[in-house]
Amino acid sequence: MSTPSFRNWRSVQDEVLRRIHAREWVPGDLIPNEVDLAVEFGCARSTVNRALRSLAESGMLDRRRKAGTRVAMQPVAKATLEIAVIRKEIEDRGQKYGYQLIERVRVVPPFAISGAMQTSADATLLYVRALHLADDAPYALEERWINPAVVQDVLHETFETVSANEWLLKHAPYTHGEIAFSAANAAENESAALGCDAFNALFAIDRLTWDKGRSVTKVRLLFAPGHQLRTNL
Amino acid sequence: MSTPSFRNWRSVQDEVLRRIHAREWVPGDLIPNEVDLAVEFGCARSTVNRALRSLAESGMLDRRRKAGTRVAMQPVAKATLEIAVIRKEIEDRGQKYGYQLIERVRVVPPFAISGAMQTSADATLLYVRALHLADDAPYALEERWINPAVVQDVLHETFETVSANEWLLKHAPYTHGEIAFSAANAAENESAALGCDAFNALFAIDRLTWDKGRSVTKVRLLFAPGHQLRTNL
DNA sequence: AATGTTTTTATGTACATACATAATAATTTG
DNA sequence: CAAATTATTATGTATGTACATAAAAACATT
Repeated sequence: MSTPSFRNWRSVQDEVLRRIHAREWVPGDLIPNEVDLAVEFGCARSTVNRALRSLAESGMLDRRRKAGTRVAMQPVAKATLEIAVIRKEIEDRGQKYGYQLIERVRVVPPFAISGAMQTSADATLLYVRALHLADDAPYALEERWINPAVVQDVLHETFETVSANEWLLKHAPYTHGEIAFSAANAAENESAALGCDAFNALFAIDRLTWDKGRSVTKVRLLFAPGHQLRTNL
Repeated sequence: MSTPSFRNWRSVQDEVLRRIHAREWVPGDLIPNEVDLAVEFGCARSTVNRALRSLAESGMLDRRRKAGTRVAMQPVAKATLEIAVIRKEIEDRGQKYGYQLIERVRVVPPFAISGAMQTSADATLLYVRALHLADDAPYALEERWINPAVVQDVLHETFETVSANEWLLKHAPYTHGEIAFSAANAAENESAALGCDAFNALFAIDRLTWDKGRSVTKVRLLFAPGHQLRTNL
């Protein structure tokens, strides 16, 4: 009976995963505590801790002090999506990136916007509408509201050559934000910009970012028909 | 000149984030190495390591051995979506969950399916079509292919009272998988099942899971109009 | 039995030390 | 000079120890 010795945290993690997949430990089961596992695996407790903590972060295990560690009942599939700059997204797939500014205006936004961004109802925001292209074909339509009270120097930027999507990353850090994915039928002006039929189903990403309590920007990205956002589990 | 001493990894992390937000360290900057930071913060290097590793995982920092740690050029927004069981998703928002099996049949799938699942072209798969309801209103349409060669006992399960979505989690673990989000216009039969107009834009999730090289199941979830998938950044 | 208090226990974290590893920088060699 | 070799260095990991903390379990009190 050789104990194959798991001396690094990845092999410990692999062994734990193996036992779960082999159904030696089934969802809901309480697994041995760190000390016991460390003895069994012939490694330090901190090594076991590292492995189990990592598995807990990925959603495979549920851990609670004193209560112990158990196999997650429903391995809540945690899909980590990487939302990159659109230019990079396009270039990474080997296509040529293009950019067109459609509109840039400073106006008092509709209530829906000032409400969501928690700006005063009469404050002016910067509205930018632009099109991102991949190999000269419309890729995504960007409709964005920017809070000039929070973003320094944004009023001096024309956004004629560099997109707000990209400029803001460098010039406007945020502390937190919300993101939502949905589907929407293309409105008239949207289908026109994206060069597709009206009512076509479009994939939409809505994002709202904050800098310590103050809204930075609110953006809606409408992607050309057929767009997919994909990742691994 | 008081050194405020950061004695736990979270406060170290907060201080690093503060410096990034305060633009003391701007995107692209190389930040001091772990040893120096540990001295400055008055803590152990492992504490600094824990803080920086965590920030690297969340995409704020880029780290490479010998090359050092730098502030991420484009803080690739990593949105971690939690894809839960649909029943739980509905119950968590305080609605009543309902389930209706529409069809359950064992057939040879179209090439598109056997191709994606890498099953032999003449192998039969189990096809299950069902509707999930929230407060008696259609919530999501599930169209699923299951590989009975991989999933033990699936042929004995009728899926009349428990959804495949839920049954598989308990009975068919997977090692990895792919997930894709997109938008689609509702087809005739889909709009009928979901009780909406044809051509309505629907949010779709396609998922394909594997157990060590063998496909387990391929599913397409079509959500009723207006559905959003949201998370924080 | 219901409530409040203490003990126990498994995870969570901090630290010092040591060595491993990857990748750059410096050096030697052809 | 270019290519191969070696040194250097910052991160990555493993370990033992110690203490912190949350939460369950046991116990005491009303």
